[in-house]
Amino acid sequence: MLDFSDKDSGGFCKRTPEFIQPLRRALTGWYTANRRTLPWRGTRDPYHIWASEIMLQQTQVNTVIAYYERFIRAFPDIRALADADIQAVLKLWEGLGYYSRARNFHKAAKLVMARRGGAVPDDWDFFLSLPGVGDYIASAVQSIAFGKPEAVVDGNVKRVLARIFEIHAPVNGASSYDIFKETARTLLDPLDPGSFNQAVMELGALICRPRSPLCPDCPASQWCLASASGRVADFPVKIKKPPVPHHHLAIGVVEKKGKLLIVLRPETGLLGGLWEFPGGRINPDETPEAACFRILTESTGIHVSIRSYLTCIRHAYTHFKITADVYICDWASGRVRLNGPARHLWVTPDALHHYPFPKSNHKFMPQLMEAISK
DNA sequence: AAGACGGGGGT
DNA sequence: ACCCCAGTCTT
Repeated sequence: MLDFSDKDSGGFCKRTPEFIQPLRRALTGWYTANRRTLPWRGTRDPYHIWASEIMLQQTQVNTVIAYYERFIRAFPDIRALADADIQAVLKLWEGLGYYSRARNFHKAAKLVMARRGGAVPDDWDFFLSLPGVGDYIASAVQSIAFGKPEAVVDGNVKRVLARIFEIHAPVNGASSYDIFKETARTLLDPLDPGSFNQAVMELGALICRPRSPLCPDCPASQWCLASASGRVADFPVKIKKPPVPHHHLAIGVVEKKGKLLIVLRPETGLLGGLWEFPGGRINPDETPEAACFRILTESTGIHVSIRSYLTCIRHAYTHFKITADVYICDWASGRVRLNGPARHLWVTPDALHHYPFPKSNHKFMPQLMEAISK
């Protein structure tokens, strides 16, 4: 339980617990009147709520909506997801990012089928043990779907709490999670935990935004320490991360008798389970053309001749950026012997859309189709 | 405790 | 160009 006399517990010290009830009422009242209509609101299906929460990790609501609709249509219940091919699951996840979410959700569905006959667990320990279910997902699903008194802590909640209570702990510091969790637990409305959790997150998304928050419209402003002191812009406190490295890649689209060579990335790690055109880092003092030839030999065992330069694409990941030169090549000799990729396939250009590809590959796909058709 | 893990949207 | 997002897993 929170120590209300503790100076570091985030501002409760300056108040008595009496303010909590009116603050709760203000938040839930605001949520009832202002909440957005979203596809996963209004369903009571725990599996649908679970799916939405997974997609919403590190991903904004507007991005998720269309993916959610397609996913639920394809896999309306746990059994449908558990029975699906992982490639079908990844195809529906294509472009959403953080593909381990899809792989873990698929594994979790199989586990729930095997252990619970397809019923989403309403017991904390087993649900939390499932792949892809961490403290946030567990709290969100248990509170929203089952009414359990579990407080969620996500980016929105941390920002809202940091401002209301002037919490100095950095929101991206691993050691400060417990402070926000305890604060959220204390504030949580036990009468309707699911709605209260969503109220705080919705407030963070619509009013208590990262930049240019709408304090005059905020139902919590009269209890907000940062607003009172004019320091809303100083919260939340964040540790700055160093700039990310930039890599130069060469990618080779190899054609052989009208078919193109694609390779499957290993199941784990970056873009795991997605298909791509072979590529890799260009070494120092190496021309992109030489790198393209070398990379194809090393990773697929085949020899090629470079037919033409297609284009250059740039793409940013979370922890590095890439610039890639893309070449169209002709198979010259050799049988495919993979070193790195899990599988390979020769496919006709019109079949490419059946396979999940990373965004970086999609960036040159239209130009590729244009060039190949000539 | 720190780093890996995508991609889009806002400023 | 930089920041942020309904975080989790691995080391």
